[in-house]
Amino acid sequence: MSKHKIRNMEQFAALSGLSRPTVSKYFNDPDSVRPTTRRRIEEALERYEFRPNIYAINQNRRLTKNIGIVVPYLADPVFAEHARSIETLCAEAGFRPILLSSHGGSEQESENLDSLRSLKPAGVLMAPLGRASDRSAIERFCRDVPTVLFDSNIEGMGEAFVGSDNVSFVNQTVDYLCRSGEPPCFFEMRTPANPNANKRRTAYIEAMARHGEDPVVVAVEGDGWGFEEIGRQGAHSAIAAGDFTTNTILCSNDRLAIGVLAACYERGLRVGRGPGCALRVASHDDHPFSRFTCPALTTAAHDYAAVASHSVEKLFELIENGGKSGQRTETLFPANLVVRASA
Amino acid sequence: MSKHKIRNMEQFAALSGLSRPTVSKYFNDPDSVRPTTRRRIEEALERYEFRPNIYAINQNRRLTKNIGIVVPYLADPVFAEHARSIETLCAEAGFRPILLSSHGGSEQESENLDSLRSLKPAGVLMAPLGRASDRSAIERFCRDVPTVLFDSNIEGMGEAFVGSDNVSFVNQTVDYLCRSGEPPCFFEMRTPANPNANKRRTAYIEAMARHGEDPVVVAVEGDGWGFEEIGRQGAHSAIAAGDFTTNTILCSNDRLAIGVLAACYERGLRVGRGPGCALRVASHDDHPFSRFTCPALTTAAHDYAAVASHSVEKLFELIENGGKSGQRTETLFPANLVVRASA
DNA sequence: TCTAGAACTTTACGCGCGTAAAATTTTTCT
DNA sequence: AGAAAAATTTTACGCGCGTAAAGTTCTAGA
Repeated sequence: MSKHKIRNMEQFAALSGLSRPTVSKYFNDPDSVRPTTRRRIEEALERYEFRPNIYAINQNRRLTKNIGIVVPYLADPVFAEHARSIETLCAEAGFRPILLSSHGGSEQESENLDSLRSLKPAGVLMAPLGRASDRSAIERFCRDVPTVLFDSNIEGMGEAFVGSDNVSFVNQTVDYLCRSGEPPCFFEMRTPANPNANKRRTAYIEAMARHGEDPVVVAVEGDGWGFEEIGRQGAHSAIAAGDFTTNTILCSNDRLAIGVLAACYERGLRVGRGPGCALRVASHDDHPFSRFTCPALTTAAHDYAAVASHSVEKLFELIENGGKSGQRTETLFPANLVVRASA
Repeated sequence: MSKHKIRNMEQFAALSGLSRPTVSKYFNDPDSVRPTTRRRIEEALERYEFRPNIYAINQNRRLTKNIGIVVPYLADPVFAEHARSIETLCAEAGFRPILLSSHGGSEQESENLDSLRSLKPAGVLMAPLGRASDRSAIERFCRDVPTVLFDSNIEGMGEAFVGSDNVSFVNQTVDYLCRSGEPPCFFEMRTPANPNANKRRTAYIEAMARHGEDPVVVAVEGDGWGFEEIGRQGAHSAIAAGDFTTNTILCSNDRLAIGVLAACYERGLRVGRGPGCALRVASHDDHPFSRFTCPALTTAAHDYAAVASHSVEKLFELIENGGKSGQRTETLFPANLVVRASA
């Protein structure tokens, strides 16, 4: 039980009867030493409790075992969920995930990139803010650090993009809504921060055309990341103004839909597809709480796990190939319609 | 525009016509050099873009400018909110916040502590898992690193605790509910992970005694961090079994309440205090989405900002005093009742 | 048993910066 | 103006480890 305090690798190597470079090699790759040597080190490790100094390790090394994860807004459960999956996958692969939130601001996003750059990460997984992002800052960063974008695409940035297929999302909801009732009106923010929103609107218009219906887009004002409140107020005024020409609302994303549901409740409008319901509300994302709204939200679900694992795999490939892929790839995962009570 | 690439401080010092130690001093505290010197450095900084190597900086330094932030579950918006405030405050004070989530598991929590230890942080702000935490691991950690606990208290651990006054939370909701209608039944998890839950139950029983009412505690089974689903299923069976002896339910926290609201909706029970309502539901925390539930949730609100700023201040004090406070303090902030439509 | 090749040890250097001590310059005060 | 105080420079060392090169020991295969 003499958990002696070890100061450095030199000392630890001496205590385990090996040379420091051998021990160093072990810590960089346990399989690179002979099995008997490995056992000796690991036994000593149990007796003496030693961890190499992180700063010394990384100082004299081109690229570290760090992987940066940047999300636009961590208090959004969708990104919290993404971050959790990605973090776990990186850690399992022996990397050191470093999670940074841009808190919804481009200055913070750029700061995060600067901060990451000085950590010399092996790679970075980034979900950019979107419209608000400082493109040139991201471009400069991607030149220096192998980067995979996820969730929101920015054309040409990074070595790969992994996200969800917005067309698939919208097609599934529109098809379902059209065949089960009145065609949907589309509800969104006028100036969405996220590029996915634009793709969803376009996809909606095309899907409606395919069904031979006239598209109705209701765009509400609002800035920032308080989507629920924007949705709530927007729904109030849109309903009051009679902007919804059918009894079915398709929201650009779940957080807006949560606001819409709140507004409907406040106005005494029953939402759902049963008798006595005034409105149907559907949406996209499968926000972690969308199962618990009243009524539970019908939505097109992200394949969170697929996006996380594929973007991580892409990054690992990149890292193994020295950071350059030559060919920028875009991978989109289709949605999975989750029919609940709201539509 | 010749944004020359600077390799190290030596080079940068030469270019700005100063000695390296002076520049080093500047980076450790810009006010420690003469104003004219400072200007010279900052002008050079604009021309040459140089940032000291983080690893080299920290290697030969007792304690760094890092501040660890550990939360039990980052996908819980309550903790996301806490983390966001604290992160911002630390960054503003010139520290480098490092955010880690324990993902609801004690192994991960201990790993986070190990990981932090090797980063030699100036201090750590930690919201422990609670019951699941490895007490001895935390105790060992607190011996080495100045630590302030927040949100969940663990007796005797860390140099200070900053949280919310659960008695105040419960008193306000119970008082309000008793004077505005039938006395509340208390709804909670049987084996809550979080120590606050126990305090809330106790406070409920005492508050009911003060009002001369019999307490009714409905405890439901369930493990993990899926509180909404636990609340939903628990509410279904409790309602079916007639466990609630009054028309008023006081939930231990908002996430459970969100589940209860979902169950009520599914059973066609109208929640609220108006005519035609079968149940009143109230809760504690002021979860970021509790404003958007249907109906909007009446709840006792955390003073997130106060907890964040005070725990950060406590930690800064600690750091300035060399990590030891001598006297462990506990600071509790009272709740602020937010009356909405649900009760 | 011999030998190629892998694994290891020894030796040596460098990374970029913190930091201490002594010498020097600049500022501030009398 | 002179002296004390403060800021800066010079010099020098160390942090803990990565890593390369050269020599040595071990392992595996014939």
